[in-house]
Amino acid sequence: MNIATDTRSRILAAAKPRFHSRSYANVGIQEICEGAGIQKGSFYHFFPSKRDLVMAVIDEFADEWANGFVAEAFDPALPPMERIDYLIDAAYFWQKSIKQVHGRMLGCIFGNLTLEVSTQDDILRAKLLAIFTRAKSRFSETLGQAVAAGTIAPLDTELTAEAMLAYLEGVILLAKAQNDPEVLYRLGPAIKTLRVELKTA
Amino acid sequence: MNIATDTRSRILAAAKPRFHSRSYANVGIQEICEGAGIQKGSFYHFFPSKRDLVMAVIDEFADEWANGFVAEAFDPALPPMERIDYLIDAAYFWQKSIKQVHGRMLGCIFGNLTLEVSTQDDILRAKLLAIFTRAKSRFSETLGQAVAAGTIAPLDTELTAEAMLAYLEGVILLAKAQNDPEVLYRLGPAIKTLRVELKTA
DNA sequence: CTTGCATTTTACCGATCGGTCAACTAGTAT
DNA sequence: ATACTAGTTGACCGATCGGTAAAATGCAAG
Repeated sequence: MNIATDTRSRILAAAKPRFHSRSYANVGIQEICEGAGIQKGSFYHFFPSKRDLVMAVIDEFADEWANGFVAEAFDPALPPMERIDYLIDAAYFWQKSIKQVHGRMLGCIFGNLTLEVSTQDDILRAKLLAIFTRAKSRFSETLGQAVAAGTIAPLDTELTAEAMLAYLEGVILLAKAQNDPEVLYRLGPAIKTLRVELKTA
Repeated sequence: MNIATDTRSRILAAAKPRFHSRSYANVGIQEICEGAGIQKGSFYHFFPSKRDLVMAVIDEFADEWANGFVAEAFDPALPPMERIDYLIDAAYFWQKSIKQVHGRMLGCIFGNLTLEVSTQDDILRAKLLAIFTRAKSRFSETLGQAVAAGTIAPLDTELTAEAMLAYLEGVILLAKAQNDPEVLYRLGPAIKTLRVELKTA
């Protein structure tokens, strides 16, 4: 069981940075096996297909985020709107450190995969959408508390949350186009100016 | 000359929808040749490499946009901020019509390609960045005129323009994740709430 | 009629793609 | 000791990848 778990996690460890830094189609099973130091047949013992592998990779990234600085950012002890500042900061420093190590801005793997595969694979698309939906609810929860605290004027928390998530993904996209995490630093803070007003039903 | 031009444009006509609806890596030269009704050797007579093809495809899409509804949206006769409304509307209706025909939201080919290839090919990245830079200047020009007309309070037109472009790309990304152009309709108008204030130097 | 050039076809290159299969190893439970 | 099973290996599948080279075609100018 331990050995099995070890091989499986070595596969994931080899796959994660490759999918993040290149693309789904550009990373082959064979290369991943070489990176993990195993044979291809062994790979297919743990993952029925390449798609299943990338789903596991998505889960690992999502867990890392959720338990890492996203958990720190959305700390209930912080004033609501400061959590958003914190999140932007964290994204900036993360991308910056990746660039320092790797030489390139890799961006958000969820966004990367979404634009690459979501027209070709509805199962992957659904998986990625679930990630975004969870992220959106973190934002909307925070916005709700900010409104309740009187920090910001009432607004449509659901739609504003979605708008903020979209903005964050868009900023990361433009930063990747420039291979420059400073774009995040310059544009990130404007996320708090986004507002979708309540429907005046 | 005519025949040559015809073959070349048939190649482009076959390549464009394929790159738009799938991805760079997922579309092969052979398939494009079949779509264009030619042999592979003929393809390489007109394009030295796959990268050169996709650069030509990018140019064609950029021209289409620039001469199509982007030109209409940024009509100097319109009040500045209405041009932005118009652009969002146009993007929405475009994606919606694509979905009706194709069954899927394809999103923005520039954004799609950026996230797929920009870590792997600096030449393509530079090409895509140039597209975004041009788009940004359309926004900043518009914002400058809106400020001059007193429609909006003074702000950092360059950074706000970049933020708006990022937001547009991000909204399209989320819409693609949901395979639903209505996301554009719901979130698009909030683009005008984005502001980056002037540095109080 | 011929030379020359652009275009096109056909066949081919080595490499890689995702995935399968049968044989083999090793540890565990009976 | 034996049977079972999880894990692993290495060889293999047909298909496709981007790209090349040489021969054939067609056309136009001299």
